[in-house]
Amino acid sequence: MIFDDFLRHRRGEQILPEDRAALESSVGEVRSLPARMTLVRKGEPVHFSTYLVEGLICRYMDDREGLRQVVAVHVPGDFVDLHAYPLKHLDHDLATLTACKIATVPHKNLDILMSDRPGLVKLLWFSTLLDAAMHREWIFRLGRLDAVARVGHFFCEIEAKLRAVGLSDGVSFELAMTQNDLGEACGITSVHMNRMLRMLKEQGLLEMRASRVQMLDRPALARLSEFDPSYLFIDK
Amino acid sequence: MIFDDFLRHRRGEQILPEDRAALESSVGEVRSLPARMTLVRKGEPVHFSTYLVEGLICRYMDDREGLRQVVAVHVPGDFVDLHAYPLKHLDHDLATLTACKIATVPHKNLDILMSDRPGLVKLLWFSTLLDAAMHREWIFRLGRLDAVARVGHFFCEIEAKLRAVGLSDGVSFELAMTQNDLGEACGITSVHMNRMLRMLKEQGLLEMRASRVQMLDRPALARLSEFDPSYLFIDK
DNA sequence: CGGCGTCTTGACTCAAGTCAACGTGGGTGG
DNA sequence: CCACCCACGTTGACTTGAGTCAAGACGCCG
Repeated sequence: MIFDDFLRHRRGEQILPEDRAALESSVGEVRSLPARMTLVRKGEPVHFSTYLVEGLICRYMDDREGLRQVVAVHVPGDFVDLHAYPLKHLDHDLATLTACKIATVPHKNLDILMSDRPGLVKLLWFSTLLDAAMHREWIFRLGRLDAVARVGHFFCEIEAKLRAVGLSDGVSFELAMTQNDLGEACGITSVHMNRMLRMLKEQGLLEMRASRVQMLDRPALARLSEFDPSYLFIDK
Repeated sequence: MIFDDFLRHRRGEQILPEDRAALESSVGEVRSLPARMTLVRKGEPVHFSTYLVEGLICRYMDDREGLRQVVAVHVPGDFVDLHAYPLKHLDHDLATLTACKIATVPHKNLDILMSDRPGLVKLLWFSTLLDAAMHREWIFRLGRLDAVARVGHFFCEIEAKLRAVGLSDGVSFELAMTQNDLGEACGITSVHMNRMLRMLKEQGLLEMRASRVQMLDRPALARLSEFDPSYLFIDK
């Protein structure tokens, strides 16, 4: 089923089977999208929210010169822009990084869901608050960590998220992001990202080759980057 | 009334008088707190949420060496840690900056509110999403702006928030934060914050003297710092 | 009056950005 | 099938914005 990975392995309220079924029935359409495609642009009114089934989606903001700051990277199982439902529009852009499979959920279906299944509301709310918790961790990362630690922290976070939905075995995983993408997420240039990746490899912590990441020493990487996964609310 | 400033001048659903009354009646106690007092510590279970009536509260995270990253500064009218209601605990610390008056709202009262007044839920959800939108803007600020622009951006944001609740006339306002506090919010050292404030004063953009901020040229400051208030969802 | 937290300023250091050149590999079209 | 192309990755040399360290000034409170 489409929502099988939604909040999978996340602490918080359990999802009742009826609630999950209600979610399934609220899906408008399921679509495949190519890589590097803009889904929603800042400010335009949106009438549906996007649930990510396969692939990677990022949210970003551009500065005056068009330089991009990625504010979130989403993995399968994420309700990407659920916050657009109460907010009515986004304050940033949304684009695919890789080819994706998404399910769109019209907001009018969510209205029905809200009145039919009040228990589900707190769950959806919870899901948007996880995003906010990740935002805070990104603020910390950019504000307090140096470049190596930022990169390590980013990889630790994305690995933990992928592992929760079965897309990482704890050591190695697919991540089709360029060094430029990674830099835009970590607030450093692609040139410096390259240097940091080399440094991590030389220290035997992490290796990335052609979209495949090997975490050679996850505990050491977490230590280096002051990564504590509790903010992700993942079980166990 | 206590909740008069809640979501004041914010776009989004209007608050029904009955809903506001329900909020009022859910207040547990109203308390006065001294400056520089920790309210909630990371990870500890919380059974109530804090609404700020008077004063300034900040949320922050410490790095390994105890250096602090402020992730949010709250002004009167903010439901400071409403997200602790679905999340059950905080992923960061909460402390007063100045002496404060707060209203605590026990989560069990919110449970009652949730079932009695379903319309209010979306409003509370909306309020936590505003925080998330601000988080994203902070990520952008730290990731893409240089030190002067970060400082300018921070002042623009806080001025807009204070103005929405009548605590700024658009030019001058009280802000009892030290240069060290400001630095912790903008991800720079207090020494550099001092230099940036001097620079802003020399350029005739902003002046800060003993807790009072004068925005000498708000439009120019907003231009310099790429500040666009739309993410705050403030009317007009 | 003394003391402490805050602010201010200068001199020096260093992490990250910039610029520029070159390598490399997968995809496309002649 | 090969040649070219282009996006991506890699590396070095140089520049610069912000951190660090240190000393002194200011101002408020006990």
